[in-house]
Amino acid sequence: MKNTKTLGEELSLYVQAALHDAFPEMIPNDFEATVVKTADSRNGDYQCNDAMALSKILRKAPREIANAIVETLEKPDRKPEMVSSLEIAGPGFINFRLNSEWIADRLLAIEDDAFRGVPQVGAEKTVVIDYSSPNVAKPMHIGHIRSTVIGNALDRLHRFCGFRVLSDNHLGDWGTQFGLIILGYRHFVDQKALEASPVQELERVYVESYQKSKEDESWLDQARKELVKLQQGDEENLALWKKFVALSMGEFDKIYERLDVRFDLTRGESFYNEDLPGVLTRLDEAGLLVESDGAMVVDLEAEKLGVCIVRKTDGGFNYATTDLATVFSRVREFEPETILYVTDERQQRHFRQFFTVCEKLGEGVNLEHVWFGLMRLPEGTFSTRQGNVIKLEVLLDEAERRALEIVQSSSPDLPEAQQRDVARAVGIGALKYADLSQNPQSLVTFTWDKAMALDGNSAPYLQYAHARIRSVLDKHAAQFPDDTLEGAIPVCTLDLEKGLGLKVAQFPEAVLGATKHYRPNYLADYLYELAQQYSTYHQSVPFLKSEDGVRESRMRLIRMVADTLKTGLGLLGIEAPERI
RNA sequence: GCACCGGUAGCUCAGUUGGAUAGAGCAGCGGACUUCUAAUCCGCAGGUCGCAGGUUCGAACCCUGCCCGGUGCGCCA
Repeated sequence: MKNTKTLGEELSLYVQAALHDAFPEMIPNDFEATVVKTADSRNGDYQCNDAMALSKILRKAPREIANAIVETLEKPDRKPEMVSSLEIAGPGFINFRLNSEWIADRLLAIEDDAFRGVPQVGAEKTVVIDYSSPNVAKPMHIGHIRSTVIGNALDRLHRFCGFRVLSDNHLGDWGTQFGLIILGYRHFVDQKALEASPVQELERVYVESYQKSKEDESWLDQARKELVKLQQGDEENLALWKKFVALSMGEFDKIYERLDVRFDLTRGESFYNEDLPGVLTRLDEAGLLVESDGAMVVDLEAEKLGVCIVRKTDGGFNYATTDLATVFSRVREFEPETILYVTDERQQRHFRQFFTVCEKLGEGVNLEHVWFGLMRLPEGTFSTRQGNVIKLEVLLDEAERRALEIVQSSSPDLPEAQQRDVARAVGIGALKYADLSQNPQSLVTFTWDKAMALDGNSAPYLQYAHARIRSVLDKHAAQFPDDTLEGAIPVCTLDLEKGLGLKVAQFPEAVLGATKHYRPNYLADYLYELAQQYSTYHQSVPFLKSEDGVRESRMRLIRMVADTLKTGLGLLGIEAPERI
C-alpha cells in the first residue's frame, strides 16, 4: 500500500494546507492541525477542533476561522476526494463526512496490503521486549499471566508495525534463593515427587528451607556458603543449578506452548554474570560510584530516587547491577532504539533508578517501563508462603474445561477433536482477552468468572462474530459458485455498511494507537466495536437472499470484517477458529 | 512522612492525553429464532465522574488542597 497514513492524518494535512492558504504568514510554525474521529456519528465521521484553539493566536472568532477553512476546502479544485461534506457546528467544530466510494477504494487497498494499511512506522528500528521472566524453581502462577500476555501482545503489535523485535525472557535464574534450594534439596528432596512434578517439588523444598532458615541461624549460614560455592563455580552445585533450570524450563515451555508465546531469546540473569564486575568499573570511571555504609552505590538523591545499590556490603551484586549489565549487553549486541520492560507496578522505583543511571552513563537507548497493576485475590494479596497462589497450569485447565462445556452444548454436531480445539482457542482466548481488554495499569482482583467471561465484551464474542462470517462465506460459496467476489466492490450504501466499512478502514489507527501507547486494550476496544457493528448488520440485512450484485458486495464487505477480526485477534495472541 | 497509581451506573470496567448530550459488559425489566451460527440482536431503566476550589470558549481528563484504597521507599527481584 503506497499511502501509509491513517485517515485522521490525511485529513489533518488538508486542514493544515487550508489554514496556511486562508491565513498566510499567520500560523505558527509549530502548529499542527489535527483531525480526530468523532465520538458520535451524528457529528460526522471526523472532526477538527483547531478553530477554537487558534482563536487567540489569530485574534478572530472561532467560527470565522472554521468558515475560512471550510471555504478553502470547498473550492472545486481543492476539495479532498475523501470528503463528501463539511459542516460547521457549535462554537467552531468542523465536521467531516467521508465519501462512501472513497472508503470502498480504501478498503480494496487495505485488502491488497500485507499489513492491512498499517503504516510501517517501525521500519529500520529495533526494539527489545523483556517480559514474562518467571523465577526458576517456582511455578508460574496467575501473577505471571499479565506480563506474559501483555508483553506478548506488544511483541506482536510491534512486529506488525514493522519493528525488528527481540523478545527476551529474562529468567530469574541467579538469585540468592539458590543457596536455600541447594541446601534444602540435599536434605529433604523427595525424588518421586520430583519426577512427578519437578517445579512443585523444588518449590516445596525452597519453602521448607526458607522456613528453617528463619528459625535456625546455622542453616542460613550453610545456605550462604552453598550460594558462594555456586557463584565460585563449584562443580557439584553448578550441576544442581543447571538441573533446576532445565526442570523449570521444561514446565515453562509447556505453559508457553499453550499460550502460543515464543521468545527470540531466553537469557536469564546468569547470562550476564561475568559482566557484573565490569559494570562497577564503568560506573567508577564515570565518577558515579560511591561507598555508602559498606555498599557501593550510585547516588540519586538529586533525582529524589535515593541510592541505587550496585554492590552489597558482602561484596555480592544485586538486581540493579544485573539490569545494568543487561542493558549494556543488549545495546552492544542489537543496537535497539527502545527496550521495553513489562513488569508489575511494584518495580517502578527500581526501573526509574537504573534508567537514570543509564542516562548518566550516556547509553543512547530509550528505556520504557510498561508496568501493570498488581493482581490480587478478593481476600488480599497472594504469596507463595501463604499458599494461596493459583497456578497458571490450573488456570489454563479450568479455562479450557469451562469452554468445552459450552462448546459441547452449543455445537454438539462438531467432531470431538474439533470441539477440543475450539474449546482451547475459546478458553485461552477468553483468559488473554480479560487482561488485554482493560487498561494494564488498573489493579486486578482475580475472580474465576471475570477471568473467563464468555459473553459480552469477551474474546468468544469476537470469535463468534468471526466464525459466523466464515460460515456465511462458506454457504455463499456453496450456493453461488459462480459469484466472483474479486470483482465486487465492498458496499457502503446503507448507513450500517458505511459505518462498517469506515470501521475496517480505521484498523490502522487502532493498531498504531495500541502500539504507540503500549496499550493493547485500544485494539481490543476497536475489535469489540467492529464486532458489535457487524452483529447489528448481520441481524438487519440478508446476505444470501439479497439480490445479485448487492450480494457479492456484501460478501466482500463482511469478508473484510472477518479478516480484520482475525488479524486483530492475532495481534493480541488470540486465535480465531473458522467455527465455534 | 515522601513518591507512584487508582476512586466513573448496583457490580466489573472503557473513555488514545482538553471537545459536543460521559459509554460498554454483567445483573434487572420488556421484546426478536419455520429464515445466512440466539455464544446474537433491539429497546427500557440506571450517573453530584471521591470531595472542595482553580485554570478557559470548553474539564472525568490540567493545577492546588483534602478524603479513601493499593503499591513502593539500601543491600529480595
